[in-house]
Amino acid sequence: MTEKEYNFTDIENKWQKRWDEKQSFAARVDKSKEKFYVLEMFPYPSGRIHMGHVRNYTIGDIVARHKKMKGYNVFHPMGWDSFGLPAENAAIKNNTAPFKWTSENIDYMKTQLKRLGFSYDWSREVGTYKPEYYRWNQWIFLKMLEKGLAYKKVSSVNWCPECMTVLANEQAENGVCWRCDSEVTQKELDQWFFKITDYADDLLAGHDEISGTWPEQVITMQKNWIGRSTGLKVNFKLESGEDFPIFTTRPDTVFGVTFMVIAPEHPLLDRVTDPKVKEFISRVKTQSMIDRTSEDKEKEGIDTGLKVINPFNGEKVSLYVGNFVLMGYGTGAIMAVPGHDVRDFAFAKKYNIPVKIVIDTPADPLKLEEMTGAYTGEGVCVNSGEFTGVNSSEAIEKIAAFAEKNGIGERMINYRLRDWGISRQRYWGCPIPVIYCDKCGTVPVPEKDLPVVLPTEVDFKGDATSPLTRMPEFTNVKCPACGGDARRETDTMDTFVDSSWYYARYTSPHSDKIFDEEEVNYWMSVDQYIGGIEHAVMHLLYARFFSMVLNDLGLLKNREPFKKLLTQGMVIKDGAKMSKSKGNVVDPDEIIKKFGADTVRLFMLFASPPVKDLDWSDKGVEGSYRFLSRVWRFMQKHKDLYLQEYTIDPELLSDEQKKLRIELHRTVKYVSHDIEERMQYNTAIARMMELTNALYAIDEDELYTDSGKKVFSEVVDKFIPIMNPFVPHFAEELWEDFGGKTMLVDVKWPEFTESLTIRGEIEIVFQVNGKIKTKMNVPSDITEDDMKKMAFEDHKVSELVTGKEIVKVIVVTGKLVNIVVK
RNA sequence: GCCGAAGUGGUGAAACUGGUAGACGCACCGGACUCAAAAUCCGGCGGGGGCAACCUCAUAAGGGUUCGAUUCCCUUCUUCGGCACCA
Repeated sequence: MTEKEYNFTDIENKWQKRWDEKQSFAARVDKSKEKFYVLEMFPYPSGRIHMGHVRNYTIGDIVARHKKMKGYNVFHPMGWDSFGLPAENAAIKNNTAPFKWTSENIDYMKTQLKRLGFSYDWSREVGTYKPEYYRWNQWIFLKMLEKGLAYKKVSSVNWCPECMTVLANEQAENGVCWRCDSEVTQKELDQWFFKITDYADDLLAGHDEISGTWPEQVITMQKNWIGRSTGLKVNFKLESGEDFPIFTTRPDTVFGVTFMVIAPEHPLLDRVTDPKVKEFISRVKTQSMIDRTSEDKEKEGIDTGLKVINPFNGEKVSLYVGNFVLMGYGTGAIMAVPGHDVRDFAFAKKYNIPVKIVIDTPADPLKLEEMTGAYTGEGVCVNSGEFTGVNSSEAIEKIAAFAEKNGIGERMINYRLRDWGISRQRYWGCPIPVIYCDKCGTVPVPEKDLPVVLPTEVDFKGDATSPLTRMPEFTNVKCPACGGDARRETDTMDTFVDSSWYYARYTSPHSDKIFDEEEVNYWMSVDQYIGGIEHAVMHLLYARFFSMVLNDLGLLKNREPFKKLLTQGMVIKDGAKMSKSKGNVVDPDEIIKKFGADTVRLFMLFASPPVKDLDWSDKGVEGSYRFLSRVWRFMQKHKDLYLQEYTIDPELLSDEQKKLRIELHRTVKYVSHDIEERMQYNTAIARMMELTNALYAIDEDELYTDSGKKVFSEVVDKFIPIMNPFVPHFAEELWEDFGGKTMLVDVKWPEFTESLTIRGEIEIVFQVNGKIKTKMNVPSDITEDDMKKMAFEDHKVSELVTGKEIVKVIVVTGKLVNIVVK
């Protein structure tokens, strides 16, 4: 008999076609079943799938296929984050339309994903560049505008004077334009913002809900990013009597203020006439933000000549302009306490400003003349009026209370988080649905006029400015309010807007409402989200923000969109992340062609656990292929032994058959456990390899007896289904070869019998003073007393123990006996 | 600078709740099959010592807790990631 070859290309094509025909992964609302929503971060259609995608989506596919076998109603959609800069760059370079470029990329990448056998419900596909998707971006924008969550304000952006365009931060690295190398400046532009800061406390509170199911690392990064700090707003006064409020987290040092510093952008500075000061301000302002905030940037400042009065002690101090003070945080001005703040100390030394000690350590008093740096620790307040003698940590509270009582300050919470600027002076994005009318001002596009369609026939003229600005047919409109001539907003939205709610649109991608209620309420929230750690703050924070806004609008039931999050590691080769610039990219297509999709999937899961980085290894891929071939050959060789119907009588099994059966049940147990509890697929695969080794180790004659055939049949019935989530085409083909009537995708996950997972004999160790002296095989049902007895009977142990005082004996059942002697 | 994660054979890694360190794979070495090679199958594989049964050292380094530590605690070093004038 000739054995059937493992012809992976044919097998994979066959099953992909069959799943497609049978719509095996089409998700339908079924309230009698528990749903499970598995989602992987959707890709940007850059042209080709890379190994990072393969890894991400393979992990997702394991979860989806396994949950399906466990009886869940699984929802597993895929789509395209298809607006963004690369399409425009390609357009400028090759003079192709971004729409065409993007559509072609999607077509190709979709065939790649299909070739990998992922279990997506393609009927749920979304593409953010399609009007039927982005009209709801615009709709949400209008809702947010209504609620005051979208607003317009002037803010500064990176600007290239040569290219006459705005640059993203990553395009203005080192303060130089990426295209023309000219120096990037800051430009004030009127831009749209989302008020994410209104949700800062909500976003923080939500962390409690997802803590334990999200990586702590991600939660910590988000907390730092939001940067909530509590402190006191102190109302200093200018000589003129005007209020001059500042924010501080160290009210306990307020008596030590010896100068104040104000941001160069602060409006108060308009009244300064001193040319030296004006020159300083304009110089700092032309520095890019990157430049101003870069590493080791020296703190610079200049005395404005203005004086500020400290409301606590009436002292009059100088007001400086400083390049390090940010207009966007707090009040744009700070009080400076050089005695107890590192940065203030350096500034004071540089400009010969006095230093004052207001917190001291009585055991080792500070000496002003000897101080080489600020003392930032705790201590006792000195030179602090009625607070002198109070412990500094208590003084924070007491001074805040005093300030509130006397109307010279109030407790305040500040956030590092800023409102989300969403305007992009770019073509390939979702148009912002507003119209500017000379008479009526800013007018929202009426809902009935949505979507504002982005023209796809465009001419880039080889430059980076948005073609929209040159298209009167787009910009010239009638004002929806007065009917007069008006012009359309030509800015588009940040693409992070698109990806902030796509997970919910998947539930009803073709609905003529934002969501179909039945679908969205059944499927949301996402039970398991999988993606790269690089999205820890931006995407994952924006998506949570949108989910909360949509919840407040009554459109989503839950506030948190992603119940569980897995952040997978990078794919590494030769010690670096796979990337075009490093030239260490491995093309998935080539590997699929050479070894098949199942081998690629298997290797992706076997080489390391999902959360860790994965080292690409050509030899490792071969190893994965070898394992599949081994299983294939064994199964094909013994195919005729398989019985459709059988009942195993344990009494009739030989010892070898019993052992094999135990290995089988152990494999089912541990593979289930690794998938369900640990999401650690490398060890699950290792278990399956061990079972395969056991199959090869058993004497073939053992399989050819009556009971041998039954044990073999049980191996087939359990082993092939547990391989299914990992190598679905491979498993389906074998299953069919063994006469499986239903496709494996519809087969239940195998059960195991706990009593059959216990090996007859186990190895225990005897220790003396914690050191292993003897190892011994014993029956697995051995009692503690017997273990103890055997330990003392062991000649080696007794040699070391006799004549000595036995301090104690520790017995761990089934593991070890440790005798402690003196 | 601050915060966080990690450091285990030649190598990717495993050890789940403090209980036999190195499962499983790769590489390498040896054997079988073959005219030969590939493929495949079998065996070996942390270091040092011993003919040997065995002894001994070993999870970045040092210390601690414990009968027992890769696992918990402290210090140091290294690597990676995040934040970085946030008042």
